[in-house]
Formats: sequence, C-alpha cells, structure tokens
Amino acid sequence: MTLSDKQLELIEEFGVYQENNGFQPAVARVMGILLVSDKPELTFEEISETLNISKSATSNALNMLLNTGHIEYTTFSGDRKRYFRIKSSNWRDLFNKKMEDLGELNNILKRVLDVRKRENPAYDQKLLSFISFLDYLKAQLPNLIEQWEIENAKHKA
Amino acid sequence: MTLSDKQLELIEEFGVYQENNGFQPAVARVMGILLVSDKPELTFEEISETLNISKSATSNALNMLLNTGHIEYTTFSGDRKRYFRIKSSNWRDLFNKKMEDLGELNNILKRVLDVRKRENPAYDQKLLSFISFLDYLKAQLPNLIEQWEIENAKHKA
DNA sequence: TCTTTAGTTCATAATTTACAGAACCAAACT
DNA sequence: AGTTTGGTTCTGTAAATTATGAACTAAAGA
Repeated sequence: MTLSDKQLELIEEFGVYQENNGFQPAVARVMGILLVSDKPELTFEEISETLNISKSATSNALNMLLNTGHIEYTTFSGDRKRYFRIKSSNWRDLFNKKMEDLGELNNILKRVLDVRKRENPAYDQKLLSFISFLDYLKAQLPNLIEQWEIENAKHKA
Repeated sequence: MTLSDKQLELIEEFGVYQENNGFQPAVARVMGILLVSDKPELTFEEISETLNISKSATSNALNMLLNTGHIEYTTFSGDRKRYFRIKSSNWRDLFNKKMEDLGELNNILKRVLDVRKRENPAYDQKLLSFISFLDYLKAQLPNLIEQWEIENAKHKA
C-alpha cells in the first residue's frame, strides 16, 4: 500500500497530536494511518509495512488500541487476517475525554480552594469564579449538544 | 516553609495532571506549589527547598513558566529576590488551551476528510458530523460565557 | 507431517527526558 | 578588593520510554 505525501503528512500531524494526548509514537501513527487511509480497513501487514514499524511494535500498538476501545477489527471467512478500523464512536469519545479532563481539573481546583487560606482573597475569588464557570459549562453541555442536533437535522432537511 | 500533607498531596495531583498536559514533572510541581501555597508569592529559594528540586531545575522551571506566560513575579525595593506567583489570568488560559487544542484537532480532521476518499462514505459522514459539532461548539462558546457571566452577576446580587 | 501464515512475547538496544551538581556570573554589600 | 546573594548555564548521567529482532506459537494449508 502506498500513501500520498499529504496522507503521510497528516499521519505525522495527527500522530504528534495524539502523542500530546499521552499515546506512544507508534500507537499514535497507527491511529493516524487508520484515520487517513483510503481503505476503510487495514491489515496488520499493511500497517506494519506502510509505517515501517516492526511486527512487535505493530502488535503492541494494535492490542493496546483494541484494549482501550479505540479500534476494532473484522475478519472474513477463509482469511486469517484481521481487518482493523477506528471505532466510529471514537470521535465523540475524544471530545468526552477532553471534557472529563476539565472535570478532573475542576475537582483538583475545588480542593485547592479548600485547603489554602490566602492572605489576599482576590486570588481565591478568581479561582472560585473559574470553578463556577467549569461547573456551568458541564451543566450546559448536554443542552448545547441537543441544540446542535436540532440545527444539524434542520440543515440536512 | 512547610506545607501540610493535604497541600503536598494536591501538589502531586495537580502535578500529574499537568504532566499529562505536556509539562515536565518539576515544572508541574512548581506550578502546583504556587497554586496551593498559603502565601500569595514564593521565592526561588522557597520553591527549590520546599520541593527539594535543585537550583538548576528550579531555574529552568521558573524561566520556562515565565516564558510561556504561566507565572509572573514582582520585586520589592531593597530586596534582590523575585516573588513568583501564578498569573491570575491563567485560569481562563488553561481552559482556552483545551479549546484551542480541540480546534487543532478539528483542523486536522478537516484536512483528513479532504484527502481521503473512502469506498464507504458512512465513515466520512460521521467524521463530518463531528467536525461540524466542534465548529458549533466553538461558535457557541462566547455565547455560553456571556450567559454564565449574567448568571454569575445575578448570583452575587 | 511439513510448511506457511499471522501474529505474540521476550530480551535487549537505542533514544529521550529530566534532573543534579559544579562552575560560573553579575549585582550588592562590607 | 573581597564576599555574599540570587540566581544561570553547562555537562554528565540515571532512569524511563520506545522500538527492534529473534525466537516462539497456534492455526491452516499442502
């Protein structure tokens, strides 16, 4: 399998993005190739050879992504190969992870506000205000999603 | 300077959180101590000694955080020491970074959609839908913030 | 039963990172 | 002029991360 320069570039970019999200380089590239490839599914071999990653690294990456629910595979009868693809639900998950992450930050900040007693309360005030914003955001998100779904349905019609 | 167990624990937790955001361990701890300390400002020495970080690591961490605009310092006449604190604008910035990050993802995904031509367009449809959601979110955020500010003002009154 | 295919597992090599320690420097104090 | 203070910069390295290649395995095919 051959990829265009643009595809290779995008694999790199997406790869770096996902590295910053805590994935190992090779794992991030595997996600990348599954994302940008023209084919909807790729085999172990195609991934390993196209990305120039050793079999072991490919094996580890694929199993890791399978375990974390980022990808899935199908097989075809009379063909021992597995055909891997990104789980389609994955997009929303990516977003959810970011939101959960903000929730975690918020929890930490709440506890920070709780333990420290500053001489200058202006700071605490700002922190409190940020915490309240994150709470508000969390509360409003379902609304926002619903709203978008309505808009989206309209657009299609 | 001594910190309570709770403070130390929070520094660790915030530290790990910030490590996942791409900061080096020592840098993340420095942010942490500035966040949870009772004092509104801390000196180089206090940071270095309380966290048990070498002078070089402390120096690097502080300069890094200064350069990236995460912290700032003041001085007092007749005192050569610098007094460091987290930039108060920083809370909103932390949130903005997450949002920018989603924007970056969105840009990559848009280009992905552009280069690949899938046999099966159902996948592309889902991707497109996610992209559109991120666009919607970005567009609505200012609204949401405004809305929150109104709520917030009400609450205070 | 022997071989091929499609992977997995393990030991280890290669990088990368993150920090410590020492030497260094400039300003201020004596 | 010499010393102390408040750092900075440079070099070396311990530790962690990541990937490789070789050996292995289990299923299928000849």
